[in-house]
Amino acid sequence: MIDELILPSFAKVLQEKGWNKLATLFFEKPKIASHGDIATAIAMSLAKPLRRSPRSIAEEILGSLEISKEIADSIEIAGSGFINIRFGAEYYRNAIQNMLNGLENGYGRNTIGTGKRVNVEYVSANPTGLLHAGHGRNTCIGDCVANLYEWSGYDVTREYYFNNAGNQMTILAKSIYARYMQIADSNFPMPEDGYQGDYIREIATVIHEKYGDVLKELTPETLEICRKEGEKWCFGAISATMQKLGVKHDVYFNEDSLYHEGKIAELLNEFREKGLSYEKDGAVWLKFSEIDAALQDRVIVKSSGEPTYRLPDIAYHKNKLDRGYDLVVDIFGADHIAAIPDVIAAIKALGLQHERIKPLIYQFVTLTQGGEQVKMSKRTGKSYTLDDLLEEFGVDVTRFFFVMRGINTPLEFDIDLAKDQSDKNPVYYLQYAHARICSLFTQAEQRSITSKINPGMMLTHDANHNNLIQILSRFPQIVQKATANSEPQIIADYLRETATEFHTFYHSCPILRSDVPDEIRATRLALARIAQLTLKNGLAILGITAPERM
RNA sequence: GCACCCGUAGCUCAACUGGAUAGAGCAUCUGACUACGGAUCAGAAGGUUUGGGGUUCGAAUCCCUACGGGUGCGCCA
Repeated sequence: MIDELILPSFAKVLQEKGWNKLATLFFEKPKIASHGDIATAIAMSLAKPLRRSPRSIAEEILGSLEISKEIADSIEIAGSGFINIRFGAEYYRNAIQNMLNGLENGYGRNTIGTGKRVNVEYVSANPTGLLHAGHGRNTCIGDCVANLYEWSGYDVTREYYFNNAGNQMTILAKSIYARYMQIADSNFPMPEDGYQGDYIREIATVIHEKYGDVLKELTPETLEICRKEGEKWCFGAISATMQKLGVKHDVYFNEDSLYHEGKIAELLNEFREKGLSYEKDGAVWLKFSEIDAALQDRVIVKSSGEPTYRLPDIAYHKNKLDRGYDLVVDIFGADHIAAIPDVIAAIKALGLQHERIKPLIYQFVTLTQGGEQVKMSKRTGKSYTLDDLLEEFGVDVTRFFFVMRGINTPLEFDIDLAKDQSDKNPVYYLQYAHARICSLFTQAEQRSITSKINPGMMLTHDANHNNLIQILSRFPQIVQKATANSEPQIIADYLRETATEFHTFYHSCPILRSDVPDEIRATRLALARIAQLTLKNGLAILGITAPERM
């Protein structure tokens, strides 16, 4: 963002010249400069529509600008038409003041989402097994995205779509039954495609302790008991894992309720009445190809009478829109990407606001150790579960590793690096900076250093502070940008830069030493306080603790 | 075969959505503690952005193409 002290002058010039529309375009995408403090390529953007050379436009803008020397130390044209601005002392004093004013309300918050409701659906794992590393990425991204919306002023609902119907649960029940029977007869066969994990045996043992041998007859009732016990056990395990991670959903939406409340039947009727569905081979098909030429017609009710997953998926998204959310966010792994266009097309055909649905697709997770990939599989069980990761590395490291890459980048979770408790581990770098600042204030208190953070005293401008001031004052915009892009990584990267700038500042700028003049000390303490809160708040968005000592 | 995601330093990743000399961390090398936490800091080196075309003032970014990798494409979810 072009700073608010400078923006009005720019806007005025551009308006006077009748370049408003182009000016708007420019202000939406300013540039942090490598030359000077901030730069703009607006003259280049204007060159084509105005059919003039960028340089002459830049000169014209510059000639009309009225910005005081104190705010902009220098404004220059460089290269083919970049305008470079170097901030002055007044700018920096003002920036510190603005940040101090913002500290009380939670520095970094913004209000772009005020009055809007957003539903973020994440985790949503079927209760057929334990959470694995892939779910870990889903969980951590979803939780951070929800946090980001909160920091941007939205009213956020965290939702878990609980799917305990369908084929997967039947396979689970059969797998449990087989393990139950194996307690007495080790040769009893497992079903094909059965779940292989050790937890199935545990569930079988639980059932055996509870019911003894009376379930040996394979009846629908027996399978139902296996299913219920399996669901209970698995969901208990999933809940425990989420609790360890500090993740708490507001709504568990049960797929069953769509059937019980007649939503599925209603939807089928609606499709039929609108001529969107037809029958063929005893099944009900939806005319996706008519809605969107790139899609194919798909079965929504099998010839057996059971719906395919598509139908409840559509009904569920319709339900979320009906609940009045301005934004409906789904966190999906890359393997679900094919299902999304269908849902959106169906929602569109129903005349609902499909543009409110925002799917976020994250790429897969691979675990590596010693440069080698570690295989993992829910089915085979012999693998890292999310619990394993939490136990081995702790919540902070695990959460950070899952959000430190762009969501569209396949994530390599380096077990050796996660395990490393030294300076190599990026989490500790951030936490150390925070702990160091806490220690600084403790020392100040112990030494009875009286300088308070008094804005009135901070009149001395010091070039050693500028980089830190600049990065700290960017935090609210960083939160906005991370929210707009749904990219927790932007926060993670920003915090690293912030920690670096603080450490640099800390090394070159003594604070508590007795020969530091009061007004300088007051300024530096203020900066340390702002840095402390910025780190703490940024870490909070990522769901990571900010320790006072390490 | 078709669709989607991708290919950037030795490794893992950025690049403000088309802007200046493509940036960080790790690894490598050189330095800094009788001062507030050395889990730190200062510096060096490392690149034909997979290859080849195109679009324009300007391309890692957009288009075409070749190659390489990942993921989908079911009356499974």
